[in-house]
Amino acid sequence: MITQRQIAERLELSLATVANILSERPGLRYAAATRERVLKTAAEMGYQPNRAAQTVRRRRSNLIGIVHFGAGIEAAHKANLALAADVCARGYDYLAVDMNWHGGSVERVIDELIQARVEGVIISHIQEVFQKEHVDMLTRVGIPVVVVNGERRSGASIICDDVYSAFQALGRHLIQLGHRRILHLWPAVDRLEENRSIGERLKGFRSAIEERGKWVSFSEEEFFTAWPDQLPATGGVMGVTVIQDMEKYSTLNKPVYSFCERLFAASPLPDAIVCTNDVSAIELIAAGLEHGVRVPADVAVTGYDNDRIGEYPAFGLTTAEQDISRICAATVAEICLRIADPHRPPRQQSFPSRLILRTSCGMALAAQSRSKATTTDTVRS
Amino acid sequence: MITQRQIAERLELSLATVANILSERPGLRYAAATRERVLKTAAEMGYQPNRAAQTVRRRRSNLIGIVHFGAGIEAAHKANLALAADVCARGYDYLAVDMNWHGGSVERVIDELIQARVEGVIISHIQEVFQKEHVDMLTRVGIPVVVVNGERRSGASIICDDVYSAFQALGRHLIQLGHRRILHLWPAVDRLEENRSIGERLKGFRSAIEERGKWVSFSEEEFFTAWPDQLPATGGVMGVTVIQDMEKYSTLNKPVYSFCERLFAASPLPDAIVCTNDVSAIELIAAGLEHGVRVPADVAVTGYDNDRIGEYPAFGLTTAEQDISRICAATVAEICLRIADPHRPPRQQSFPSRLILRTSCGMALAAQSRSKATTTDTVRS
DNA sequence: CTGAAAGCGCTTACAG
DNA sequence: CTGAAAGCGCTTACAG
Repeated sequence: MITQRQIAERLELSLATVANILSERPGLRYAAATRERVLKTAAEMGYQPNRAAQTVRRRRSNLIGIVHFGAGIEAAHKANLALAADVCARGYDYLAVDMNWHGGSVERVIDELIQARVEGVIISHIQEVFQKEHVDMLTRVGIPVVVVNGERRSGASIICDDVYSAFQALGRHLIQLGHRRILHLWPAVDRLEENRSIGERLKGFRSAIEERGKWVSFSEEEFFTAWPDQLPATGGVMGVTVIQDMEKYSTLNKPVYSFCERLFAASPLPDAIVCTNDVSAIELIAAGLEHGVRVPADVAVTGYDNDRIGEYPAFGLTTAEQDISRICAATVAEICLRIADPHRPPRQQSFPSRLILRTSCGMALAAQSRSKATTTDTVRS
Repeated sequence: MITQRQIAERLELSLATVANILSERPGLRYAAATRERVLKTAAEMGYQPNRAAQTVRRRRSNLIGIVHFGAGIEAAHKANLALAADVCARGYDYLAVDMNWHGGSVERVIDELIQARVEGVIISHIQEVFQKEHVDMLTRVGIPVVVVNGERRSGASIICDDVYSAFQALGRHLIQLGHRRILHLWPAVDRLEENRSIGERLKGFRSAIEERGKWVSFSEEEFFTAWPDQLPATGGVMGVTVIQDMEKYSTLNKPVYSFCERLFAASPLPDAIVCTNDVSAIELIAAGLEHGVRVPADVAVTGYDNDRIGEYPAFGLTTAEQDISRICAATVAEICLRIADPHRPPRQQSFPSRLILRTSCGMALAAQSRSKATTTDTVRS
């Protein structure tokens, strides 16, 4: 590997001259000829700066850490790309750390980030596992933390999608289309009270329901005991959140798929099912295809995230799309501000998502009778 | 940030003592008490080594670069996780670089890797874009390159799945089940002759067909002109590779989906369609759902990769699964050997994939008449 | 068993 | 306009 010293020796210049010219700091007055020679020779010799040496000497790495969870969810993947681009646009480099690649150990990841001397950390789309204590480990050594689409943590800024309003809008839309018995599948997680993105989904759904009817929640077992006869009587809208115990499901046992296998064997079906995201909604649709339950003819479905697979007309998934570019721009702006001013307090910001109405919600229902029996044959996806 | 010097001052020891104890090199004889004090104080003060300083002083980064393309394909994602784990198991750290995150610029990625002074580079699941010249840029500065599931490049080792045998086996299986007119959808890429993973798919399919019948290839336009009447006459097996011009399709215009929209409007349908991978096969199935073409009742389908979505009984995708753990272990072993011995020549190695037979290939057909008309009603997915 | 010293590749304030 | 020198945080051969 070529060093600045080697360039200096070759050109019989001092190391400082080479270093100054290569670093292109403004305000330096070197002879144009000297500049040319140095730049030309550096390129010829294939000089590449040694990042580690720069970091040691400058006492800053110019690195922003991006902690993410791989690309299981398309929207998260897109967001990560946008974050990386925005970080670079501001003159930083990034160190991307995939939690999966580290066996999911947060402590391990934090040590990596500190050892790399990152100047700030963006926590992208990570829920429970990233706790306040982890934020503290970073802030204690002067590394500010911004969470994007994750959980509120004291000491960390949070920038996120307004998932409450999105689920409220999805709920309202289903009601408006004439659906009356609406299920909401909800993945239970440990500390429910502090879980923003999952909690807000529930609150948004519930608020839409309670504008027009009654809302209850059940565990999976309770639900199958109560459904459909033991439900509280209501002439109008009835919303049921079914809390799925995620401890029961490994990732291989697709929880929504498993639930639907059981639900689709029972009768009657609910009018509509609100899923946590598009991946879950596709699980439901796959279960429906298998068991002859048609979406939306037999049951309407909504997702969240606007995954590509939902675009196929065969699925036609009604969903909502985050404003990824604004969210990511705000996130990177925030981490830069907090790097620049270590005493700047963390802030919160959220951005509305955009509804994407396709056929899975049973769009055509609106114009028709609200009685399921009479619409089944005419509504098609 | 805490430095070794600060620990030394706090304990009134020399910097060398602290450094030696923290580095835990074998063969050093320090008083147990001194060791304890140093370790305890380091932990208390929250000492974390400065990686950059270590890299500068040791003149090696202990880093292996992993260049990948995000996680669009599940199998590639799994492989990347396995690579990372294997790299760590051998005492290296890794620097993961997602080509997407760098806007797809190979040169930019290579500069990053060199500036980080990685000791070796693994190119994971990247096809055309990574060329011989890129391998040369790395080897010229002493960084060995191992390609995993990508293309053969002079100067780079290659470890890959035996995709030839897999497609041969898929083809044979379809023939054995009684399918006679078999389509193979093939994404055309620039330098066909040097593209291993796509080229071997074609060769494997073709060899299976030619064992029992006749093989031809068409562009998409030629195909729709010729299908079905202009095909060469053959009493038995007829294999057609349809070369899709990928320049025509952005990622948004799903190429297999678009092709199927057109194909499913024509008639008759082929007996079976061999897709490049599971993602393509799902595109086909989605088009089928939309246009009332049933898999496998109306047309059989195979994929490749064993994506999770193919597991749903509604899709029941027949596919093949790479031996990811062996491939990745061999890849990491190879890069370590080449780092240890810079003169070691690059080598090639491939591992067989495992067929996964589900329903989409029309399994039940084998026991029945080979006439499509009579089997349609009894075969179900 | 412990410490003084050199040096990795770079940056930067300062002298000439 | 150019160069000599100090020093970032660490490692390591060597002296005591």
